[in-house]
Amino acid sequence: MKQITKYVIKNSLKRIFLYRACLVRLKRMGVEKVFSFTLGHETGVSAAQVRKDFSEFGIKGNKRGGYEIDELLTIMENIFHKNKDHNIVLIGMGNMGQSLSKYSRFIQRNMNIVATFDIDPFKQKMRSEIQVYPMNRLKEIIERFRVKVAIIAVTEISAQEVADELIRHGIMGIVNFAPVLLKVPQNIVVNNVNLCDELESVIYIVHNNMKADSFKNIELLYKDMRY
Amino acid sequence: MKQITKYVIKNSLKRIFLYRACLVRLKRMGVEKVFSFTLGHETGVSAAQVRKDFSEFGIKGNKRGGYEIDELLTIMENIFHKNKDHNIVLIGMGNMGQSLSKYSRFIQRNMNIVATFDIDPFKQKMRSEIQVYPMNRLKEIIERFRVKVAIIAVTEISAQEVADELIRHGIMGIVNFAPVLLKVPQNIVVNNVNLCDELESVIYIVHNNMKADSFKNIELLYKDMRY
DNA sequence: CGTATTTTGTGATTTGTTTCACATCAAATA
DNA sequence: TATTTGATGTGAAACAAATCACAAAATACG
Repeated sequence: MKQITKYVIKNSLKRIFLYRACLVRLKRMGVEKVFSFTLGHETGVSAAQVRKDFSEFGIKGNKRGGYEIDELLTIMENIFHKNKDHNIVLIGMGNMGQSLSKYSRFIQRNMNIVATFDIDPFKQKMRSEIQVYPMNRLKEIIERFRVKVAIIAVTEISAQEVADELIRHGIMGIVNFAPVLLKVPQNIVVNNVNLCDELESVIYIVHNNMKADSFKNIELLYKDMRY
Repeated sequence: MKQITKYVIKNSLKRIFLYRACLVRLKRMGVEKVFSFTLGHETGVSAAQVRKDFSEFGIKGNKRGGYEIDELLTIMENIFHKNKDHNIVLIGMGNMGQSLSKYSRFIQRNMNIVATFDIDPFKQKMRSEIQVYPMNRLKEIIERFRVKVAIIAVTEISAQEVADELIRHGIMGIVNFAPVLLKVPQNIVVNNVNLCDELESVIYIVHNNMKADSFKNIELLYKDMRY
């Protein structure tokens, strides 16, 4: 059954990413051990939360000794299957697609965009580090590189169609930059990234803070008047 | 006090964005009224959740009659201050920055990138729809356009420094694409967008689902053996 | 070697979020 | 106009996530 599946990415998983980034930084600085307190402090998380998260992912430390950074990173690599490479395809070589295809951090983290696709033959001729293929070669490439995850960066209108085709050819996970909720079978993972919403929510909070601030002032004033 | 502030963007707010996008679509299709059930169904949310969210944002419908789409959209515009334009600055005209500067959806939603900045004089000469300024003109531009929100798309190394400067000149909210946790005063809103993490979390879930699936098969097998 | 100290790991508790269930109201109908 | 119908709005209940608090373990130190 096709439907809007909600693979909510758990906060604990997001925090694990935070921890990892922080650990990498600490390691570069020459630090070898951390306590839950330190790691929490650096990532804006309570020490207990760090330990609970670790416990959820089956990570054990040393009583009194804290956690060995190298050891932690190795465990995390295993959790995230960083020992193997991950082949990705990217559909849509418009503005955002092109930028994503050049995004070097993906490679640094063993995620390789092995091929990009576009319906526009002009974009296919474009000189780009990664080959741009026409859509009819999707199946072939996905199979050849055993691709399981795709990035959709096409327009709102064609996103659903592209998703359907990807899934037909064996894609199991999608990062979707198009502002539509994709209808997919239950077992397919979809992560929607909506840049407008990200920006807009900041604007919203900033505005409301400013309003809240003015209320705060009124309250303060009131207190001053009473005492 | 500077610290890692956690302005967690509430799920209810994210859902309001979902509802709005859906309402816009329904409106385009000629629909005039929705029930919480319909809207929920289209966005993958329960009807009760829709009503609770609306209640949180002070949105009232008509008993029995559901919600007038036009009315809803007007209320949401007010909530998100869509009556006014919002001026944004963008720092860092590398790969991601350039792409964001051309991202047309921002404009469609009344969010205008009024100026972009880069340290690199070469990028400043680059032909681009939006003027690229050197960093020393930040203060001037922020003040002239009364900018309150900024996008950071610089490297990991300079992100904190840039954030400090932005805040010094009156920026109250930041969407941060650099993979660092910015340390900012309490009242500053930061929304981190980490594209690697978005992709990586999908890979993680896909992998674990596949593992879970194989377990499921074992379970099924077991059942078959028993009955 | 025993005691003090410090940090983990995890039940118990609190806090927050989602769902349930139903009173309430507005429209439709007779 | 009275009655039925059907959707909202919201306390109460169930569920989920985060914090607290402390036993257990490992190290340091006398």
